[in-house]
Amino acid sequence: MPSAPQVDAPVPPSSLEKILDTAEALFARSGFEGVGLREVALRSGMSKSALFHYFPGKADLYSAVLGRILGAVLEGVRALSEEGSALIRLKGLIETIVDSLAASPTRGPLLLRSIVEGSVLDDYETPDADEKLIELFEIAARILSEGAASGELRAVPVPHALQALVGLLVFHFASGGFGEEVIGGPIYSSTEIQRFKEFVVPFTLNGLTSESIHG
Amino acid sequence: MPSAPQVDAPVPPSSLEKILDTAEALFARSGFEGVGLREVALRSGMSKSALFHYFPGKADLYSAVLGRILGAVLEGVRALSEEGSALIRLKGLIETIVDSLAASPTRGPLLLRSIVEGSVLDDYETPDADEKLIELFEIAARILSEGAASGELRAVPVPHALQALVGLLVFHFASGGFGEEVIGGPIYSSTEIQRFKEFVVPFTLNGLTSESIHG
DNA sequence: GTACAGTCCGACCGGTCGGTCGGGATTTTT
DNA sequence: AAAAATCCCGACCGACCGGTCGGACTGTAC
Repeated sequence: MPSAPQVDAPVPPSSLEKILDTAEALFARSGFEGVGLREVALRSGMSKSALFHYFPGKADLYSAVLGRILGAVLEGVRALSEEGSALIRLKGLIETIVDSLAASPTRGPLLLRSIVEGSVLDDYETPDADEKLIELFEIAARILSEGAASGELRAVPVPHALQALVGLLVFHFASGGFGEEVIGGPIYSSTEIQRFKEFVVPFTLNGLTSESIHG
Repeated sequence: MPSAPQVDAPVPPSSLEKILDTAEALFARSGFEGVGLREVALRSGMSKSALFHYFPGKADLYSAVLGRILGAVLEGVRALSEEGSALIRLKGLIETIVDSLAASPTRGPLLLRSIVEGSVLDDYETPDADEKLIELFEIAARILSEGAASGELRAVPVPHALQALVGLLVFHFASGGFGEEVIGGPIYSSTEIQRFKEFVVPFTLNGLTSESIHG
């Protein structure tokens, strides 16, 4: 009786991983308040009580999900080279973030929702997410301010440029059915992701460089 | 006994107006699922049952609120001159939309939420909103495609440019406490609104015009 | 053995949800 | 005056919410 798989068969996801995966999908679709722990438990193949064995409460589960996503994005951004011109680094930053968001259709929606639902969520603590978010912004801000200092970029207020980046990148992948109607096709197909990159990279770089007549 | 006000005293808002105002504020803060009709009724100064005298259900109330906001935005955009270069018209479009969104801190959040919560909301009908949204996009798309045809704008895919506009403009005014931390101050102050215009107009125009090295 | 920690469950709690119902006022129309 | 329409209310419904609790079933350590 072979009881254990010999070769590294696809490791059956642990209960905790299943919970996180399920919760990520549901929170992305329906937001914090729109998800019931009963549904998370059911789709994770366990009882609702079991969730409380892994997380003290709903908010902690949400925080863990959010932190996992931000960790994935941050991982890619951290790996970026710090060599080269600010323009090239900015292009790399954008493409890395796009790749991270495109890697799973739950990330963009969940990130955008966490921002928009902030007034509800900041009743709770989300330590898993906050530090990572801050580091992400620091990296991006450094690229922008160095580019401005070297003259490669226009002298625009860095905070507004950061805010614009979030609006451009996160919103696109969070726009769901709305975005698909605007674009006229799926957002997460590999061809569309490529098309989006080809639009958003020059759009952003031009927007932050060319000094022109437009006042 | 003077029973009626002689001069046009500030008209006490009708119950329906009070409901719409209250619901707009609450939906903007907490989204469709995050708002209870009990709170809407309480803050409107009436009982929950009374709401059902004006709206058959929660979704219809939401649709009316959404339609009122889109109507206000559309009103401004409709009044735009159709004369002049595409660049000037695009600048006017952006500034008009910014003014509309800045006119009330509930509009941006509610619009963005209605997009992100789409998967929840499209179980219902929102006829009050759909037509207006379509007309808005048609006007914007016309400006963009005419600008591309005349060579004033780069040849970018119009849908992506539209999507970018939404992401840039709506997200900024919907970002709430998150945006205020990024920007480092209030978003809806008149000086910040001016600053945002001064950033986003050249950013967008440059992004859609200059043909440059950035591939 | 048996003690113990990890994992998970069903039953249950107080409370809120959107929505319904019958009816009491008040005003307008006939 | 009578009828009809408008406006609004309290009481109630079934469903669902997040969270608690006691216990059952493992596997491992001693």
